[in-house]
Amino acid sequence: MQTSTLTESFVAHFGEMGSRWGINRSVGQVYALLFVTQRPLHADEIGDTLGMSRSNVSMSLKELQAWQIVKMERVQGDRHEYFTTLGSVWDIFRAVAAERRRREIEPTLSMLRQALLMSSESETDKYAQQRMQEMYDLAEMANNWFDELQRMSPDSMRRLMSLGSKIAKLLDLKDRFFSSGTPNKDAQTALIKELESLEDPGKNTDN
Amino acid sequence: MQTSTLTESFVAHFGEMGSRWGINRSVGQVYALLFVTQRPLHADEIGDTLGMSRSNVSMSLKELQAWQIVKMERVQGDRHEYFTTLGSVWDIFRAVAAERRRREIEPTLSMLRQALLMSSESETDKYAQQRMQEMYDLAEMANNWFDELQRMSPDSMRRLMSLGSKIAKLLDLKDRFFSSGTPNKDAQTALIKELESLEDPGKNTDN
DNA sequence: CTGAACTTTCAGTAATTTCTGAAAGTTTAA
DNA sequence: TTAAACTTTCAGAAATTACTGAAAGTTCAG
Repeated sequence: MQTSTLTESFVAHFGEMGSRWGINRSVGQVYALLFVTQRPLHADEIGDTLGMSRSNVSMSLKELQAWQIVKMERVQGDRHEYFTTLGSVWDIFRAVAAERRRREIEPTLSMLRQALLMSSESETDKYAQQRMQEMYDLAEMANNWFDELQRMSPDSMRRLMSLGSKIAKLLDLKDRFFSSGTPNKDAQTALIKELESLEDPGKNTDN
Repeated sequence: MQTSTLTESFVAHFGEMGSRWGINRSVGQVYALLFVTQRPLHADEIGDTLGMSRSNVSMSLKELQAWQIVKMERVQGDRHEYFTTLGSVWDIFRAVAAERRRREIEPTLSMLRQALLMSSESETDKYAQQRMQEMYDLAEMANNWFDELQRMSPDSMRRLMSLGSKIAKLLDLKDRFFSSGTPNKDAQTALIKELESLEDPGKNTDN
């Protein structure tokens, strides 16, 4: 397959970044190529275009399918298996988040759970367990948060993302609203106003 | 330095996980040891305890200091440099998030910016650029979001994390409240009620 | 200032991860 | 049912990354 300079630099970058993202170069390149190519490609085309061995392409596609960000389709009267990227960038974001949770958080959670069950005699061990408990709380929270992310619709996700610092502001206002015994009219007005401006519609003109 | 089985298994796990977290084994182990040890340690103690070379310890500490999750302190009349982990797990979370943004998002953003400036002649290139634009929007949003995280106090962060799915619920209610021309009393009551229960105080008994 | 006591650097080596090509396995049009 | 046309597996080669030890650099008590 012919590729333009544009596509080539995108693919190359994804390959290099792969290592930082915890995926390997080949997998990154295959994904990048599929991502910017409109029609489905079969393994030979991919290997040919990227200059990598057939078996490496096969392995990479398998990995990407496991991540559920690439899907296979068959064409009647053609023995090739064709591949495309799956869904919108939001679906991809979600899939990647899920995989990272599985690989990066869950194993640590179960290790910490086990460590916290051990009995600690010495002062040293008591301190160590206390620190592990802190880390456990953090990890568990991150885990739950990923879990929520999983369940959200792409739309909710986009909106949540775009909220940013406004959430903190809202929490602040909420505190002031409810802390002062009887909620007063002014606090309520401020709160409602803040809610109204939550997503700052002035910004959303082209997405 | 003597270490218990508890500490040893924690350190070992961090070493193994390191690779998945994009940090190397040695760095992970050094961090883990400092994390669960109450008093500051110097490089020799660390190398001795973990059975790694002096130079490897030095490199690892340098890396951890660059991440700003370990700090050095000096003791009067002692030429050793002593090291401890920095702050609470929330500070660590923030530092790690900052580093990941720098390494994992920013380079991609600048590559995409450049790619999007290239002129696209063919249909193929036009499609590729359209896809890159989608990815750019996502990456930029993630970037901004990390940025906000950076600015938040540990307390706000903890609260935001514990909100989880309630945010989505709140956005829903907000829509219903403002969409219906004149906000009605019922919608307002529901909204206020949801706000009130945002952090489910029943759960927050011991943190 | 000095030099003992530390830390850092870096070139070479070891360990790990990635990639390939040959062989085995699978699928499907005829 | 067959065999052509594909995909997958896996052992070993290549590439990358991590680690060490010796040497150079730095710091600070005396």
